[in-house]
Amino acid sequence: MSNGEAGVRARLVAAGVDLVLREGQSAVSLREIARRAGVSHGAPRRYFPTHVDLLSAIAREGFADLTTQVQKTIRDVDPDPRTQLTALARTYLDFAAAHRGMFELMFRHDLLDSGRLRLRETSLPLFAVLADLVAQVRRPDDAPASVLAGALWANLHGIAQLWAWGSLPLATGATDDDVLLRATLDAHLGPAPH
Amino acid sequence: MSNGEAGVRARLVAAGVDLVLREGQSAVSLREIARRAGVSHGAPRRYFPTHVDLLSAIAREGFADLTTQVQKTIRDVDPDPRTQLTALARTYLDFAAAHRGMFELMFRHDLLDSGRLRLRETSLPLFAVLADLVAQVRRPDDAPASVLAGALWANLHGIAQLWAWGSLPLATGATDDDVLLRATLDAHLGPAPH
DNA sequence: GTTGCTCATAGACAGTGTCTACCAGGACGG
DNA sequence: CCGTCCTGGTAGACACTGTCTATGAGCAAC
Repeated sequence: MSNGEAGVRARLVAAGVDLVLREGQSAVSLREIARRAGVSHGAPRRYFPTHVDLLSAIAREGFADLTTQVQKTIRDVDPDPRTQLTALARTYLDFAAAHRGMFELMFRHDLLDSGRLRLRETSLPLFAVLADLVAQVRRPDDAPASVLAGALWANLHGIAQLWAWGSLPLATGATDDDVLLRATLDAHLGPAPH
Repeated sequence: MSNGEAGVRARLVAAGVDLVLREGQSAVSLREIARRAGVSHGAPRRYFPTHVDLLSAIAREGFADLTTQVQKTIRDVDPDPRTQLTALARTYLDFAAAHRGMFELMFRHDLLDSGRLRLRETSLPLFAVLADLVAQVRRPDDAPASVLAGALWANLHGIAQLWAWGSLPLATGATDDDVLLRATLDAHLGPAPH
């Protein structure tokens, strides 16, 4: 529980995060993490009964990182909710592009979950930020706020995923994802003011 | 080249498709496929130099299946493009839900691609159908057709993915994905007629 | 001092993808 | 008819994976 050497558990997660950021999702093997954390391959089991649990902890770190990035972005930008929503979306897309391996891991539900749904809880604060902004910009005859927020998130996520994969640029001939983002926001929230 | 016993290559792909449909993406190991196809574990190498190539062939089968399902649905429904677009979207979501393992595999670009982009070509016909319909329903002041189509696809894909994962229902409290789908189509194409 | 307990090590096991050596069997040329 | 290729499959090895189990070091408490 004390540290000074940072604790094996924390070192494992840190090594995993570092590894997935650097080498991608497929490199995050239990043994490699243990190696980089300087422990034996059996050590992680003490803290994470299975590989999935360790991966989940790493993905949680990713969600936390993304969430704070979003919050920071929103704080630093014009308080107009529509502007903030745009900034949130851009941050989401940038995160996916900059940390592709982590982003992949975060949504590889076949690798995570594992019964205990801690991960969903982890993604909720992020969604809450989005839902809050959506509630502010929603026009009276729009879809219910929760539906609107869900649709927006899905759209955002789809753009991030397909864009990172490279099939969206191929299919649409677009050279950046900003057009898609703008079109999406305009479609859901009405044309941007000014 | 002759058959009567269907050819090892075809048997491998068929076994792989069957396996991913039945047991999910993680079960599609090279050796298990070989086992089910009744050949040794080294045999696939003759036709697919690496595991990735075999997986790509399986995913291609998935894209082909989805494409024909979409085309069939469109043919069987009212010729109104908006109606057809809705049907296309529903088919996409239903496919993802019904064949989750295959759907996952189809978009696991880290497992596929492998330099030769055959897979992207494979997904193009499907996108072309969508793009064609979008071009028909597009209103003059909407985003360019290619952008609109890309945004719609991304949204569709995001819904399919997040829905299958279970985080969308959790976050939005929705009990089915139809509300999200309708909200999305309405947002991008204007409120549905009648 | 002996008993526990916490936590890490190390080895085994089955399974994986890839590589390599081998070989059955047919096609071909002489 | 015989030898030579070559195609297409087998079988074993290798390094690696995640999980399980037995072992042991170090320390707290009674």
